[in-house]
Amino acid sequence: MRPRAVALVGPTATGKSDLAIELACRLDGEVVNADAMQFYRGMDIGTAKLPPAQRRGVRHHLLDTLEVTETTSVAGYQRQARHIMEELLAAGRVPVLVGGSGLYVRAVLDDLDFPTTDPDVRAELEAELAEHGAPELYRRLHRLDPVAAGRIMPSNGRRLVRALEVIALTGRPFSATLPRPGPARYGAVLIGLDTDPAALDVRVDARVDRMFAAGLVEEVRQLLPRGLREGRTASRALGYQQILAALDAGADPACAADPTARATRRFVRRQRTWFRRDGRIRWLDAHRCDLLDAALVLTADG
RNA sequence: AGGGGUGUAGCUCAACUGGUAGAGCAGCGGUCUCCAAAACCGCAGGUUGCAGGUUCAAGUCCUGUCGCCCCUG
Repeated sequence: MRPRAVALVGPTATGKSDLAIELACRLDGEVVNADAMQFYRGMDIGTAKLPPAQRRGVRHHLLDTLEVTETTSVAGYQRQARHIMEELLAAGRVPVLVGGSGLYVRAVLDDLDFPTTDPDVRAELEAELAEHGAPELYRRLHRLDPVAAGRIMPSNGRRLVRALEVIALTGRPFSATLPRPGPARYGAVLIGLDTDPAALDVRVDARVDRMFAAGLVEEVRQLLPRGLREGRTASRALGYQQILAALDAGADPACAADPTARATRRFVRRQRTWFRRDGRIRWLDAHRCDLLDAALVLTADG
């Protein structure tokens, strides 16, 4: 019995992309990317994007959709991803949603509704944040929307700006809170891939080394004229961020491998805390040798 | 060998003329409705190289000792 849809989540470097291909092959499916950094064209090595030659003919969606100068948008992604999911389902194909960006996965599978945004309003609030600091914005939010203020850390400028933006634009309170996970859209079965933390750290280190050996520094250099440094999101991607910092400091960019590995290990921790509390996810150890079969079993009784 | 400097948390460094040690980063845990590989929060961590001495009180002063750095030969 085939599932309607599958979502493959979990920390980075657990082998999600490979398993996704195998699942797609077996289920007559196609892959839908849910990894915020793999949207960027030209960011291939550092985001561990599977080269087309290794996709075994499986169609991939929502890779390479942005230039490095563009900023990602969850709302925009949600619209596109859902559209693709629905088209695949209508065509009798099984969408395999894969990615480690938790918010993006939930944007597709949960009932999240993102209030509108406006670059000018946001720019104004950001300028205010830079000038007066977060406490000032927090006081205002507390006055306009005590409920939202109670849920946002007074020091988190980023979220304060967003809350005030929504209030300014909609005139309504921003009491938005992440909904408790309910039944996933599209009847999606959620599978999580993870493994022993120490073992995954080793995999992360090895993968970072491979990326540098494969020319990550050169990739960054090629992206510079395309505006990588100006990219708000892209310039912060793991590896790219550290190499840019090394170049700015006049240091040997190869030395960025160490900080990159460290930052990636920390990222893995944060991904775990994000996915861990989603009770819908059925976890599999990334190292088990019957991984594909185990995953197929899970999709079957979903 | 002589002269100078230095030794404080895993790392880089703070601590006014003596008043029983702080921060950043790393580590561990957590939060999350449009930058999310982001942003933010909490916790833990040091018999101040070692041994003596002066003092009510020593990271801080004195002596010795060990390690490291620089200069001279």
